[in-house]
Amino acid sequence: MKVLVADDHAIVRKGLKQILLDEYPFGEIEECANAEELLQKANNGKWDVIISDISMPGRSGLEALHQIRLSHPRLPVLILSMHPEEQYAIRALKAGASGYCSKDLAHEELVNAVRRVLTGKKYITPTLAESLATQLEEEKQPEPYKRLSDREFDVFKLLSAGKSVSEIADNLSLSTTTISTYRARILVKMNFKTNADLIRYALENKLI
Amino acid sequence: MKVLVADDHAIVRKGLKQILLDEYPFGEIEECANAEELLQKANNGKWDVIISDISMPGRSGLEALHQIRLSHPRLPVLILSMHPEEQYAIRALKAGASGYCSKDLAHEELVNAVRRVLTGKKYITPTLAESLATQLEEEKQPEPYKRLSDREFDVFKLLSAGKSVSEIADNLSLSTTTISTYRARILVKMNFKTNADLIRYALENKLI
DNA sequence: TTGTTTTGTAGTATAAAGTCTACAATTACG
DNA sequence: CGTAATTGTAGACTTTATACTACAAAACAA
Repeated sequence: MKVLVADDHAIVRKGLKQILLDEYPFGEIEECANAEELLQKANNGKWDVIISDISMPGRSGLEALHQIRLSHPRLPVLILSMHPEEQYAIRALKAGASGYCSKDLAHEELVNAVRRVLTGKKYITPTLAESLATQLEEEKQPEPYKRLSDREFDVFKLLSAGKSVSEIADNLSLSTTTISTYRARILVKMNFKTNADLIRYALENKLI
Repeated sequence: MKVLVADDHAIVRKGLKQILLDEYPFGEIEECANAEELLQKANNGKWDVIISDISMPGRSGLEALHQIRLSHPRLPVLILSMHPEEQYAIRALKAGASGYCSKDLAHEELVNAVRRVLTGKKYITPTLAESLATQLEEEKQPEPYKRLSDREFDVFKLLSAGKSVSEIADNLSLSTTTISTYRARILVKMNFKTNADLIRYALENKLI
């Protein structure tokens, strides 16, 4: 049982490792603290499963997932997230994640998730499964909001956390006008007029 | 060595526990998953230190901290947070926390923090310490939530409803710079940094 | 496979917001 | 009652944000 664990929080890594070791006493669990490390280690080991946080500094977990999908198409990747939120889950699953579970999962449930993805099945954290199902159903109906691209979503998150355009530009190493462009596209797609709408939306949907 | 650990994420609790057990093999580490449990357990045990997440469902970690301060004035409480944010840290320390550390702390550093608060000293996560120090030094920040004047409150309401400075100026028939001045005063008085903070506050307190 | 839309990125010019400063009117405080 | 702090208001100047435009690369559709 060889597991690669990626999360920027040392405490979370330690917790995961412990939970996994409790279940698989002879398992080999290795940690990475960021996406680069994750990619590197993913390539030079034959893991049974990868468990990765969705949001990490630098290149995000999603991007890493993308890469891994290219080089190891069948390697199960379980995405962990702080946010039991559809937005994130859908994105993760679209990027080829085998499962999505929130960090407030009881550890039995985590073990469960790992077991499922090992057998090639998908796992979705219970609190989400239901609302996700309805949402996918609704997707057939005329949808008021167009889906944001990944980059747009990055910007969306930062904006709704109250970051300014220039802070975001800094953070993502892009020009401020680029961020403005993203912002404008986000507003159009989501039918908002101001950042305040955006923040309100994010708060009401517990995205932040 | 008796430690009470509170966090709504099972994984984080597990990680903390493990880190502490590595350091104090004969320690007695107990977990709570929410603020109620924390308060209850805090009262019926004689702990050496409490480590608690700042944001948990139900009553927040801060509120719990407040309670604990009343009944156990000398018991060290170390606040953990996902956000290495001044806003949170200041609030935590004002509420009587012995320390504030972000969850991305390396575990040696966490152990360090625990050691410090055990000896009655304060601990602040390194990434924050500096900016916090300068901020406190500047003494620019008056007490939070100072009363707003009537005019300021008018502006506050409009801002938190997402109106722009120029809209407000229009609305109140004042110059835009006047509104900017009010806004600046509001931010200082309420210890906010951005409009986003303001909107968040308004939403959380059901002011809009 | 080719044409079309979407996405990622940015420049230029303009509009808006923010900072710093100021000052009279009002209010609170010793 | 007199002095210090707060409030209402705004100008000048600096920094940021936004609209409009553009274009290559990628994704998608026919």
